[in-house]
Amino acid sequence: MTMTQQQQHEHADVERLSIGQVAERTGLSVHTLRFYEAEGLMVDPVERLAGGRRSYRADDVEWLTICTNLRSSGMPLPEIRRYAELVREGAGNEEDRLDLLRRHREEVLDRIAKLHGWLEVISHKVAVYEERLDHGATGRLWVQECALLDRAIEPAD
Amino acid sequence: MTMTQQQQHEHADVERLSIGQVAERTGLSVHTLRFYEAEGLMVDPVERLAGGRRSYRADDVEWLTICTNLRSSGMPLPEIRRYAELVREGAGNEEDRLDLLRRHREEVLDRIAKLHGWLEVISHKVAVYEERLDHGATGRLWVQECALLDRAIEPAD
DNA sequence: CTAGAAGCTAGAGTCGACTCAAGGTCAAAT
DNA sequence: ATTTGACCTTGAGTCGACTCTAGCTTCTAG
Repeated sequence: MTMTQQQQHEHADVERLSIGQVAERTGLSVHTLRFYEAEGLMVDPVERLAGGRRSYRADDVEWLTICTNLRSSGMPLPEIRRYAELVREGAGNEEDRLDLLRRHREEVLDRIAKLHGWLEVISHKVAVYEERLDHGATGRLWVQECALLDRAIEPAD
Repeated sequence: MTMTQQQQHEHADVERLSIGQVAERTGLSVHTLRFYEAEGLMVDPVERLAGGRRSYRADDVEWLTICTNLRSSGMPLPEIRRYAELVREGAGNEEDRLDLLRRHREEVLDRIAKLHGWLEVISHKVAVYEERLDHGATGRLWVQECALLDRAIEPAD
């Protein structure tokens, strides 16, 4: 009975994944996975097989899913690293983690609000164009647009 | 009667602004103003005074305001350049401009939708933390979080 | 007339977040 | 035995959008 290296490590088959498999499952590239690890984004450095290859546990993949969630919603890597550090430290700092998450949520809300503002400006511009095109009055159009746009609601950047 | 160079250019005082003044009014740095011009973002290259200094007209400033609106709402420079080109070409391509604006509006709507999705995920996570902290059950919390998060709505990236 | 502020250009540097290249190792299959 | 393909590390390159530097010119105020 020759077990593959995948299996002979630790007690049988605790579902270890290679970097390639994790890449598939998370949608991150293998480059990015190595990069994230080097950046200290993992809660613990990924375990290795005999040959030095990374062997991801289910936990790692779940954590990476959290990371991509946070990244996609605009959290910068240093803040994710901070979060990872808190988790690494273990129980006792849940308030801090909650804080971090709440602050991030505020940021997302903020960005949504700003985008809504810009959306209005743009929609207004689109509306102006549509109206003018319907009326066939196209000459020197853009100068008028400018004036209109300036008068439009301008969300604070 | 010695006029300043600012005024003697063309017929008297048609409100010409220096790059510094435009920077003040638009919130862009002088560097950025020169950079935008070099990138072809202006409808026409900015006029110059005798000494080679830029002399912005009201139009230019209005256009720059449009640019900052578009930038803030996430339009990349190449697309703004494209828009500038259309305007530069003059009347006749209003449909194209409208198209571009409409597409941009869609993108903004899209980004808002995605952010709403991420917001839900994060809010859920925050809620879980809050509940757990209330109940004082903090051990091995983050692993549970992972599971919860994975089950949460995951907007397509 | 001169000092200092503000402009000018060309080109280099920065930052965040990857992304890729070179050169080597390791393991399963032919 | 060797080929293939996935992995490894280190370090460099890319991209977008600025941002700054160096060295020079040009106004404007005293």
